[in-house]
Amino acid sequence: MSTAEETAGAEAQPWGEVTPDAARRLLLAAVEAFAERGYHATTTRDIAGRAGMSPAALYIHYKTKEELLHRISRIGHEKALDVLRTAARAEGSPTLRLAEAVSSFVRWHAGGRTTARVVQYELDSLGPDARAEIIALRRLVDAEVRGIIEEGVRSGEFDVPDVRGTTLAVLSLCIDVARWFNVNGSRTPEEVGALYADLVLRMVGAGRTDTVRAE
Amino acid sequence: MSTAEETAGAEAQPWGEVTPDAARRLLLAAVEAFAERGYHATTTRDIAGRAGMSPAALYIHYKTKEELLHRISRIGHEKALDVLRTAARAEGSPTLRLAEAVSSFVRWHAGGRTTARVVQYELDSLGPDARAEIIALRRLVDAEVRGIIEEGVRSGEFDVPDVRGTTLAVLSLCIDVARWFNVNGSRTPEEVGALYADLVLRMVGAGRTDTVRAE
DNA sequence: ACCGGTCCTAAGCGATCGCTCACCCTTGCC
DNA sequence: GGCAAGGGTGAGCGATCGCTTAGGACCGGT
Repeated sequence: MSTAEETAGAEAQPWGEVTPDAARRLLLAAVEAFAERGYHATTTRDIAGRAGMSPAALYIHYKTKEELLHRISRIGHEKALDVLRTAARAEGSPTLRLAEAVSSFVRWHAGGRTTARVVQYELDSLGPDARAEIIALRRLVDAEVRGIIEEGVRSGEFDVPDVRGTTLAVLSLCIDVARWFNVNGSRTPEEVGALYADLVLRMVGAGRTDTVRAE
Repeated sequence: MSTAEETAGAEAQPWGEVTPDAARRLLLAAVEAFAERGYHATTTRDIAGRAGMSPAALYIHYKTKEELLHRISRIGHEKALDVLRTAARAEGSPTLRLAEAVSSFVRWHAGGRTTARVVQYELDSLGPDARAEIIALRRLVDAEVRGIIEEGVRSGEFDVPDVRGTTLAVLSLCIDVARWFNVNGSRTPEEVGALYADLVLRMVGAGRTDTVRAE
């Protein structure tokens, strides 16, 4: 390891899989810039500048500016899907698993708000092929949540008249956290995760027996 | 009246208050363009072209491109606030009024998705002064919803441990409709409004006596 | 010492951006 | 008819965009 840079906080150290060190620094700079100003308002000179390089350096590691967004979006979605699956496929009742899935998914969006913002809101700055690939990943996310809800309905724990619509609403609620969450605000990602898990359990009618809190 | 253009659908004919006819056509063109591509990716030439004018015509009615976004955002927020207040301040129990408030607010975001998208997601393309003005309007929206929930808690109809957090979640849920709603999709704005009203009533614990559907 | 490969920079190309300027056409008022 | 005012256009200015090109610094292997 060359540079021992670790950003404190909930963002952990993602992008570890991006192999050339300079390429990772550029990608990290792009995430910050895209999250702050949006994809179209970000210049390649700004990205390179944040990474401490000349504008031309970007094109050694990435073919176009859009490829940067594509890679960020794909890695980010895979990460989010992984977080969700870990919770969704654990042991336990649908109630427990749904609570943990929502809680961890929300924590990911709140804690890694910088990344999540780019991943969730810059989708249609991508070209058709890249967008199609990302949409496929999103369908997997949707299927994961819908699976838990369907199971809960079958087991009688949940009371959900419209499974598809409720799944949509649950995911919408979680994703929108990336829009409003403020790092300097009064709530921690953990608090929001716990609150949202409780709200979602109410939405699926799981509070009739006993409300299980994910701690 | 000169041009009898009316767009069919739920968008009605807003922007009626924009007085010079050419200015309204330009503004309508800007809404479409901003919603499709985002503010920064939209060129002034594109806006003028959609309105059937030359690029220079834009600057007769608006000082800058940002002024267009500012006006769209302010008028849109006022409209959304008006829709919400009409439902929130009607007669009836907090349960009924919350259901109608959510339902109509969602219908506005789904039916007028083009406008809502610009209004809700291009906020930070505005300068500091304009953004501050819009944020003030948002606080009024928040206060309106929080008022109903607080009233429901006082009357015993609702069971809400975290009023501020739940208010945030309810509004987040409604606003995010503008992101995912698809006009060609299988759900109408009315259906989504009814579904969301039901989900929100569950979130505030209003389903214990009887579930009132807004029809 | 010489090499090929990797990583990077300075300079700049063509295109396009937001916006301006000089000028024209129509309209209403006297 | 005269004429100011408002609404419009064609051309283009300076700036900046994404991206390319030519070339240099550093590296380990032989």
